Amino acid sequence: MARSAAQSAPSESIADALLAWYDRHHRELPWRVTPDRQQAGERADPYRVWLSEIMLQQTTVQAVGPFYAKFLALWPTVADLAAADEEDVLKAWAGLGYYSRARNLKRAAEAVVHDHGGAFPPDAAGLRSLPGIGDYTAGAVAAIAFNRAEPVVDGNVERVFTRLFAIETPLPAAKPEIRRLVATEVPDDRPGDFAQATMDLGATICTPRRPSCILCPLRDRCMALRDGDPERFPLKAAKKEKPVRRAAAFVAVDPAGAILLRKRPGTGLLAGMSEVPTSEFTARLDGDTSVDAAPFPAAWTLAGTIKHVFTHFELRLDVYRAELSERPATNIGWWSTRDDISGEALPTVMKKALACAIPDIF
DNA sequence: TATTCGTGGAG
DNA sequence: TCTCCAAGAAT
Repeated sequence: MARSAAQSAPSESIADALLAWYDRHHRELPWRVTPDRQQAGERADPYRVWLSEIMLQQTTVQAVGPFYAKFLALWPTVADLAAADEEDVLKAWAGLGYYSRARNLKRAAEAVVHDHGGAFPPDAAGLRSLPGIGDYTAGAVAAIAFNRAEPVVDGNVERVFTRLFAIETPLPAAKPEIRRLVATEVPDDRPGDFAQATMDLGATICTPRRPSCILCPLRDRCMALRDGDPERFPLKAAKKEKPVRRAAAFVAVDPAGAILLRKRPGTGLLAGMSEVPTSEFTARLDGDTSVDAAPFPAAWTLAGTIKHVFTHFELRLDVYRAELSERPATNIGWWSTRDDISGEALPTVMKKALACAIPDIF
């Protein structure tokens, strides 16, 4: 196998090398129209591209899979999603995390239908104005769904380019420099495939640990590899430690086995999601862990303590349970039956709390 | 610029 | 058990 061009100055562009690799080694993903299918005339559906990109924000392909399938089955078009109840969208999103994405998803769908005639804006600037779409997602949808030559920079691309150019500036300060470099390499021909190729390379070859440089189509021009330690990139600012927060959760069970739930506030942690009554456990405040924080007097017994790790703090939640002989006079929420409980908009931490109090509930 | 937003898998 | 971190956005 002959080396192409000189090792120090390959004549083939980065884009050409990446696209040739992508044609052979791309991943098969449910929302992706692969090069062969594009060749046959198939085009990416902006709704599906957008939906997948929102779900994939800070979320693994594996985790997104079943949620993407469920959303597409429930709401096949952006008009269907715009017409949906927000509560149903939150229920379908429950477990995927970063719940503001779900509410912005609904708002963006409404904007597309009511402000853009039912079609997604076909350029990055227009897309960027929709709720939940930032620089990355605007570029990704513009490039993949509308063939626009936009730079698309996610965590994979940051890793690939900081290694390729041995960028010593730590993240996030290096972002503008990375974006400039990527913009220089974006081809007018296949900008969507170029973006997906760079991300696939980062996900399968140029991995955070133990990258498979021997298989990399860019190995001859990677400055980090030339220097001998590609794994050193990207440099990152030191992260701060997670504080521990404590709170108490109260699982009230009525004679029929129904559970008292309530809806969380519309802003902040787990905004708009459902929960069992719980003392405060925001990032700023340690909650009351005693039975004094109960929503009403009852024979509360401590069922156990669960640990749950959020992005910026760890929560230790004391879970209390009470078997009630009759429903108390409270209007803080609603009573969810054993049949309904699985379909509620319960974040994972609340499902853990319920499972702690009632091991066979799910 | 720094912080606030979840969750689960890999090593 | 612990650390990292995954197709980031909003404030």
